[in-house]
Amino acid sequence: MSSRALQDYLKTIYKLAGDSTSAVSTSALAERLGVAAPSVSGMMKKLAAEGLIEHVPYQGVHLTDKGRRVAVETIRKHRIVEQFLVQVLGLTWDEVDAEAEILEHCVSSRVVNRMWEVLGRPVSDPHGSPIPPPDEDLHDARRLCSLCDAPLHVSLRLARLSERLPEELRYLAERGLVPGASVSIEERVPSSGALMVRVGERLHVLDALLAQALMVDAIMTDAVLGEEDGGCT
Amino acid sequence: MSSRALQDYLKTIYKLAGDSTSAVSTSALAERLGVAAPSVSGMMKKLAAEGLIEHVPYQGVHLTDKGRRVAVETIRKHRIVEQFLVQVLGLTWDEVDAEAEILEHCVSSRVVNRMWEVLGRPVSDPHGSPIPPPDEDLHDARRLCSLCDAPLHVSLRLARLSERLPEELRYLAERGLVPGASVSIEERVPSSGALMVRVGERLHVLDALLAQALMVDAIMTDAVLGEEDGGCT
DNA sequence: CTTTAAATTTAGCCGAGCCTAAAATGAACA
DNA sequence: TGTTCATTTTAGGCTCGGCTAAATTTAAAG
Repeated sequence: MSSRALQDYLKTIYKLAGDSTSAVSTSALAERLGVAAPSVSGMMKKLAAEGLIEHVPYQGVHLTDKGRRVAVETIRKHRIVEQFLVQVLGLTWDEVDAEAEILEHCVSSRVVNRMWEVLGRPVSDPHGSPIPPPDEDLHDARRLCSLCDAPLHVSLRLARLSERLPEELRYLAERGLVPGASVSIEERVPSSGALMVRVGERLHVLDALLAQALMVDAIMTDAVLGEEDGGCT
Repeated sequence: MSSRALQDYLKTIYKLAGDSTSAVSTSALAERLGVAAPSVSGMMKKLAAEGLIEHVPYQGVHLTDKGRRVAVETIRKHRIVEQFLVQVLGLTWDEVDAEAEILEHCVSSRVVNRMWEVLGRPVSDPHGSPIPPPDEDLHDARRLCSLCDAPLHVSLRLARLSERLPEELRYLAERGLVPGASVSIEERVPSSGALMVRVGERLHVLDALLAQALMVDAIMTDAVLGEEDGGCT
């Protein structure tokens, strides 16, 4: 019924679509999943036949409600497993994603919900991504904006980190750049978008690509945002 | 490399061989794994090619040291996961086997060893089966004997339970028949081998098949064992 | 020693999920 | 408008791990 591959496809469609209504392209899926484009075409036919997506040939796919439920449940499992591996088993922040990528497909709803209870019903995972209660959707209630779009010289609260390689996460964690941390941008290189940021007493450099992964609360940036021109390439 | 199917085959060969040196037959494997005999034949060829078993056509298979290591590691993961699900996540004793059957193939060594540490390095799982330290073998140091071979009117300590269906485990647990419990046999029906056993104040009936799954410490039964004629069919 | 029954293996097939190469489609541009 | 080029789909093939049906081997019984 709901195989590993199927869950991975739905999860990836969900993530690529974001909250937008735009269709997800075959090639984008192929790249994210690390498979060839024809493999995606084939799977699309299957997912459409099972009523999990709507597929307009040559135009891309949308999740149906049924498909979205599977995607959300899979992502929820991933996040709870990550939080559990960190909090209960003491694995490090940067190594749990690979484990969770596998376990999300094996852990039953019963087990994952027990994990969530044992953790005290956390609302976010180690990267700051939201964990909803069972059967609710995943949308982040917070208004977030990427660090590379944030204004200079303002104290910002780091809310969550988009998916990154373990090395990058370790780099960030070693410099105190974890969810909840306070940072401010000291300088922005106009062409590349590289940033110098302050975390406590220390200053660190982030290139634009890494900065894009750091999401901060948008609330206190609103006032200044009109004056900035975006910054990211 | 080490797929789900491969691990299941090796694990099952290990269990069917027991500590004996006897070969495991294709049909026995097919039955335990719930697949057709030709599927087993095919997989045997593959396992032999990978040096995990020795296969003498028409005569059955033996594990090699390499195959035994995979089997033992898989079984160890199963038992640690079971204990973890019971102790940490509060699942019930009878429902964890099915979960562990899946998770044993997904959980990394790193994760399972962290579970074992968090549990305080337990030496046995919820059914009383031994859990060795990492990379050691599984052999039960205790001398055990089945309840259906044990003498009458002697206090016996229940050491472990062989694998059973959840309903049977629930039946036993409800009557206090869990690892560590003290029992004595009040009566044995000669033909069928059915038993009446005392657990604390209560008396319960066990048929021979169920009694065979209950393993007790053999120490105190030795003296009397010569006088009995075995009992089990 | 032969016949028969049971166990095992071979042969050939299927679905899942991937691949490459080739054809079809759509979009952008001359 | 027509051409080109990137994207997508179709066609055909591969491995894994199952299956059934038929052949083979072993073992047991006459």
